[in-house]
Amino acid sequence: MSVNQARKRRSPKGKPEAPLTRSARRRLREREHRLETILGAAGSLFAEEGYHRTGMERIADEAEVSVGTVYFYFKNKEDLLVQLLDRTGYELRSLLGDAFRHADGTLEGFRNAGKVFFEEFCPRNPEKIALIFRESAGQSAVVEAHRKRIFAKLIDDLKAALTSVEANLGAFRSDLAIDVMAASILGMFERLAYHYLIWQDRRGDLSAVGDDAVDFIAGGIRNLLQADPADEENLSHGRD
Amino acid sequence: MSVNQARKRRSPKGKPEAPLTRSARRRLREREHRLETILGAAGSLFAEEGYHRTGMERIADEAEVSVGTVYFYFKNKEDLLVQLLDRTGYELRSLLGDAFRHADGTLEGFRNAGKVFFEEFCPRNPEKIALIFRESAGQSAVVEAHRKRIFAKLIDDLKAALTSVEANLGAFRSDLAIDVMAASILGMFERLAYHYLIWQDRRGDLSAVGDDAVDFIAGGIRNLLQADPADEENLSHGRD
Amino acid sequence: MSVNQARKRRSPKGKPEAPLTRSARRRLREREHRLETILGAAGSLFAEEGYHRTGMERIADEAEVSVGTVYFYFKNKEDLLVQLLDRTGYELRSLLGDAFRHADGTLEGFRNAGKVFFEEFCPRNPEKIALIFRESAGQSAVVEAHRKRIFAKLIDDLKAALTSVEANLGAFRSDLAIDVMAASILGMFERLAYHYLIWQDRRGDLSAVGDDAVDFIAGGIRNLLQADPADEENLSHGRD
Amino acid sequence: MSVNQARKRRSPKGKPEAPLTRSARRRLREREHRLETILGAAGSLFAEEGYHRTGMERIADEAEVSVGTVYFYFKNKEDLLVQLLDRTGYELRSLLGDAFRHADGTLEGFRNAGKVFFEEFCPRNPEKIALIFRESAGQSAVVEAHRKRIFAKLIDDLKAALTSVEANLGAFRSDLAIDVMAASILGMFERLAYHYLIWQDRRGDLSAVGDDAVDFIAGGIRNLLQADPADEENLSHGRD
DNA sequence: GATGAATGAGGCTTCATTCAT
DNA sequence: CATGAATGAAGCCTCATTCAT
Repeated sequence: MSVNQARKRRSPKGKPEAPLTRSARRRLREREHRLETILGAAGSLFAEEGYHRTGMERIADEAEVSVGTVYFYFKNKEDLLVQLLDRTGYELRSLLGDAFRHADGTLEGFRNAGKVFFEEFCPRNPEKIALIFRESAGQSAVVEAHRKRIFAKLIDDLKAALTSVEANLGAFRSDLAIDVMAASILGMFERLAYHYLIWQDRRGDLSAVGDDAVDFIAGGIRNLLQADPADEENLSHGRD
Repeated sequence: MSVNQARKRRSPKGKPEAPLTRSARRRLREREHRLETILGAAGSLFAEEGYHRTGMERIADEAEVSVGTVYFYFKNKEDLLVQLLDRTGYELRSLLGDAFRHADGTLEGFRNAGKVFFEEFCPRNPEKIALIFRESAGQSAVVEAHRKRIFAKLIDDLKAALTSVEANLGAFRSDLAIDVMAASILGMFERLAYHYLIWQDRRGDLSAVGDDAVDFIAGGIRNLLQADPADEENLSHGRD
Repeated sequence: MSVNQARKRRSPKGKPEAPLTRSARRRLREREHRLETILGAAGSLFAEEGYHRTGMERIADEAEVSVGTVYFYFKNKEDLLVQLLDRTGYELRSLLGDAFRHADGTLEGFRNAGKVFFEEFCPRNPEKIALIFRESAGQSAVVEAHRKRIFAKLIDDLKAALTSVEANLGAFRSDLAIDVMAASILGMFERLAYHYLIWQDRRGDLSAVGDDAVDFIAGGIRNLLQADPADEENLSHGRD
Repeated sequence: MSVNQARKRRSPKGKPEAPLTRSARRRLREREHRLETILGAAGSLFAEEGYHRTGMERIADEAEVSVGTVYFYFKNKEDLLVQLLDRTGYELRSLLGDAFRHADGTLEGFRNAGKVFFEEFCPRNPEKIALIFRESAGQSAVVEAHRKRIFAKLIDDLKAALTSVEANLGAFRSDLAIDVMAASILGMFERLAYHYLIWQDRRGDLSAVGDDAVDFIAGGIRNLLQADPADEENLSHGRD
């Protein structure tokens, strides 16, 4: 019975789940390992060659298994991409979540997030950047749906962080403003990572990029607080 | 002889262009019209169905010509995408260029740019948004090269605008900061447009989105000026 | 535009259908010819090797075209089988229809039908027998639906013939009886053809087989007339 | 060692079978039970989904065993079908054999056969009807061979019954006639069962269908006796 | 210039079967 | 005996591209 059929660990006779034997545990471990191997191979290839130009056979080769095995673990090629995507999304959320965790109310959270994203995540996972910001774009309805959900979640997290900032710095201009800031920050991260990592390989600059980005964000956020009129006109119109 | 080749035929010897007969002019006009029709059909289909899921036959059908004709006007499918991409890039640059034109030194230029992008370009050309920000991503080396060049140009324009701002507001922290701001702004526009136009059809909110985005940008920019120490610590570190 | 998309002879600008030019006519003829060739190749192979064991490549080879061409004329493999099936069904109906045409009211119609089926159709088209009575069985819902429809039509024809017989020989026992006779006759033809043509190649005996079959049928039919009690008990219960 | 091979192990040396221990007997019983379960699962699935569309894994699932186990009991997928087929054939022969047993010389045997087939076998075993008359058609040389043998046996039985009828009703026209009648009857049963059970679910009508079929058969048989000239010309030739 | 039938390499996926545990 | 993960050949189909008319 294949793993991807979501009917794992069937117990035919309704037997109470026996505690796993040693060999069963090992088998489980090996399965997990194989799944990772395949996913890893697919991820690398998708990032390097592009999703469409990567054939299933190639993936199987790279993972040192047969095509059939790939299909034993994954429903189809799309499933491979979706799982890769979901994992990356999850990873990103955890990362940013941690960054925001102990900084509630402060803009420090954004600083942390920028730091961890540009200084750690990006240089370590360029292929995940390529995957989430390039290869997963416009592939199919299913992939797009996952992509949308991931981005929505990330935006939600950013919105939560922004909302908690309100306690410290005062209310924002409007709910939409929060929305806009969240999406903007995501867009910045996205384009900056892509720009300095994929298009130009300036890994070394990423730290500085992150710093500047974070300050840009800080300025932006502050500027969307329910500003007193005087400020407003100064800041945004810049003159009379 | 195909139009593509014909294009090359023109300049080499710098011959003085023979005056066109009336029928030649009409033919030229018709050719131009056909080219537009095909490009339009391709653009719509790429945006609606996705680049890969759109076959050449479908494009030909939509344009009411034969496949052969499509190949007469365009080298191949990729060429169709590239030309579409280039046009959109050009259009965007003109648009933003105009926005910045009479606002040198001021942040007003960014305000104009945001306005024109979110209030005019986006609602009128959702399929171009889809094309440049979705369909052209990760298709092939050639397409990616064009995409890169377009984005680079847009970033250059933004950098120029930022540089001219320095005269008014004082120098920026560093050259990299200008780079980062430019890419950030592009990323913001990109994600916001995609978010509010493609994923959620909130065309009506785009104007407000643009306003908030612009203010966010203004705040960001101001914050990356060579800030005097006092400010710096307040704004970005958020604590003493 | 592919033939199988049922959008034949599109006239883009709503032009009044121009009378066909000579070359257009020739092209149409050639298309028809090619279609026949492919269908013929498929039919032979299905009958000889079996539907499932026949690959599309093999069919293309046999028809001396490329796989793509097969798909240009037919939607998929199933379509090939369905069209073959429908044609055979149509042919059979015409044949039997003719046989019954000038024999209304008489059992002569059944005699003609048997003659033409066993003496002409069978020996000339063994592969069609194999196709309709063997290869088309249990292949897919779509195929089965066509098969059902064809058999239903044939049964309807037989029922019509039987009904017209009632004028001469008196009413049948019941409507169901007519149904049963029709299906029975079809079943006889089916099994006899299969038996003497496919399983045993006794083409030479088919004529005699047909004679006996026809007499069997005649006897059967007569026995399902609303028999007067005396007969009834003699014929069917055979005693008491 | 597989059951299939074990079966071959038995007779060669004619060793006196060692008396079985109790546990050996239980194992044998369980093995038999498992075999039945698998065969049952396969039968149902073949009838419902079709032979080709049923995968071995699905069969294993349904039988609540593993694929490996299926292969322990059966050589391959084809073997599953063949055994199912043979059993059904055997069952049918027994059934019809019984029906004919105590009716020698009379047409009563055919009446019994019809009754038992349409009233008992069909409504109780629709999936066996589907199997023998649909799924086993045109699958492979091996299956076809079994199918042929089964049909041949059934026809032989019918021929035997017909021959024994000759004692009562007089000689038939020819040996071929007997052949033809036998095949015809089989064909009738086949198509009628398929028609009223598979294509239309008119289980309730099967009894009446059987009655009419039987009378049809009776009439047919009588008509193929070495008819005296008078009858002959009226009934079947319908002309002088 | 325009047409559209023809091509065929290449892609994804299935599934009967095996075999180490 | 039973398991189920692994295999890989084979199948169907798509589609960008070409070229004779």
